Amino acid sequence: MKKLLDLISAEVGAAFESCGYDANLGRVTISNRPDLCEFQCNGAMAGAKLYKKAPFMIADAVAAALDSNEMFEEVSSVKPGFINIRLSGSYLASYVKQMAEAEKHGVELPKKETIMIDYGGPNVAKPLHVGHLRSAIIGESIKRILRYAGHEVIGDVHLGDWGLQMGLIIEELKERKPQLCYFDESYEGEYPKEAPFTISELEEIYPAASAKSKVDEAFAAKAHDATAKLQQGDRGYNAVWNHILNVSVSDLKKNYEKLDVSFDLWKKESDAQPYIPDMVEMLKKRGFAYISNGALVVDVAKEDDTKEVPPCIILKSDGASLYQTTDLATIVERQKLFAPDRILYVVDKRQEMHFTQVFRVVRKAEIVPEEVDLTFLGFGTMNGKDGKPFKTREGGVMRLEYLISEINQAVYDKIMENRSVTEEEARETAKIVGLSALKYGDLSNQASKDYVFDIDRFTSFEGNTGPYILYTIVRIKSILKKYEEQEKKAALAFAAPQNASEKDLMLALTRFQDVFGQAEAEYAPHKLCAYIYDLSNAFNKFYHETKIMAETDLQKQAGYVCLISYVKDVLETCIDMLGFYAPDRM
RNA sequence: GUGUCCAUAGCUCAGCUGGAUAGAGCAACGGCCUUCUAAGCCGUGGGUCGGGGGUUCGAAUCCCUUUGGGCACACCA
Repeated sequence: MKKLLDLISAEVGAAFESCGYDANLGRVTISNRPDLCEFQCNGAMAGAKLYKKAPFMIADAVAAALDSNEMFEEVSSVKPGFINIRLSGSYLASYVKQMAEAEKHGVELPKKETIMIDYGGPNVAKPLHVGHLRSAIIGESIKRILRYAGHEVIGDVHLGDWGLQMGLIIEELKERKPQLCYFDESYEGEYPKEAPFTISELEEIYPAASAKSKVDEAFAAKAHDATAKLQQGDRGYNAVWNHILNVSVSDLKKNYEKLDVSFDLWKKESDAQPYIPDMVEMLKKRGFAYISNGALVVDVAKEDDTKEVPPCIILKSDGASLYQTTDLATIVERQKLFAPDRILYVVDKRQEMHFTQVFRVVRKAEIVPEEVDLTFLGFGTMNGKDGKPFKTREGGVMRLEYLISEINQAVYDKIMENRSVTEEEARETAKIVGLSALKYGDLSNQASKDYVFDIDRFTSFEGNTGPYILYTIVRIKSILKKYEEQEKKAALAFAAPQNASEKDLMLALTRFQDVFGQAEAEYAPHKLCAYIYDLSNAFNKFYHETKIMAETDLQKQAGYVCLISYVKDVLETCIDMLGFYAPDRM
């Protein structure tokens, strides 16, 4: 169905036209002076120059032409040339009713596309820490938003399992446990099924190896060799790599589950390996790739670049592939398996240069058809209160598990101090509310900006937070439950609003389609957050002024119930797109 | 150094296809629970929108410049 703003604009535009002006001047926006009006049109001022007339004369004429229009309660022209509009209550009620009856609250669905989301995956063998939070949370939300818009969305975690980090781990393991059969080149038997390490050992090995490689050149060289050997298919190394993968993945799945984040594909860099030789051959054959300083590279600089874009390295001097190689080969694979219309990378913004290079190679070598959209959606860093990258109090990276349990505990304490519920229920509710605090705290910020992650603030639950939104929904649920207990039923009985707060609430509802459209087009979950915060505020104000259960006029009461029930629907639709949900009580 | 992003209330952030008095939350202060969950509602105070130019009837928003930050700049991911 058409957006309310478009419907109003059409009426106002027609009025402009009937007065002899361009209909496009009739574009209406939401008022930025809610004390004066609900909608405004500034077209008279834009038209003043065009028609060499005083703006207020144009505004007066247009307002007069709209005077008897039933859509509006009031249209007035003000000072320099603003046209101020108030919508008729009954028109508003009928519009909201249509929304409620429509599929997906009346959003107009775009053409269906197949869209792949790449979460720029975590590296296996590194603990899942707060740095991985944003990709998961933002990516999950965008996935849900795009699905709501009717697209086929395929999310790929895309684990990092093929680069130097694997060589580092293998080499470190070899130094620690040289007796293992994986390192015995003459070994020909079956390798054990049990991994020779646990997840916690693994998580300790990588940082140690990484640190060592920075001071110990011989060790670093060996790690590079191990990486190349692994990629060339060394049997023992591949067996170790398999163990690392298995141990890591089961741990990752557990963690992502806690976040209510899921992936359709658990692909990894190594899955692109089979596509690498042919791709490299093609790049060479067609003359794009050449040897420079021992490495195989593709030039990707353009004449109109404002800065130097270095050549994209395809193969290192030792023949090993790297991040660029696997990302390119992954695109080859995706094109073959899924032929997506878009590939969206939800990755740390510091990787922008990498993706610029990769995308240029893709375009140059026409790895995907021209129409396929490749978008880099870089997100900012999660900082601590000091404005520096988030660390634990001791200065280390904070494990995701620890962060989640800290938040849940804070929520739990809050529930226990305020309410008399069983411990068990409080624990359950704390998980749900904690998740909303965590996700909303992240998503309510623009993805591209750095943001300050402050546990104390997120768990204080006042103001613009996830728990506030949930609390609003819980309040509505509570009323609806009471209403049902009285065995009453409210049909879609939207009535014209009786007072200002009720009208504001209905007006807030009508913004949904527009907000959703923006969030979808711009990959901007934070717009959804801002919207549900406004909607919740509008509801809470209405709630405070209107005692619904005490209303004796049953028809009126049914109208209220119908309205708040729909507010709940819209709020729940939105939080679902943000990746969390509301409990029944809190 | 080159490029790029950012700078809005004490703090954390919205607002940016130019519009009427720049908005929230937190923090501070003051009201509102015998009535649907006070994790709420209402109110008060708090801003040269980093500085300086320009375009415009009109600039936080567009352009230029300057200062201060973040980040990235070929064999890491």
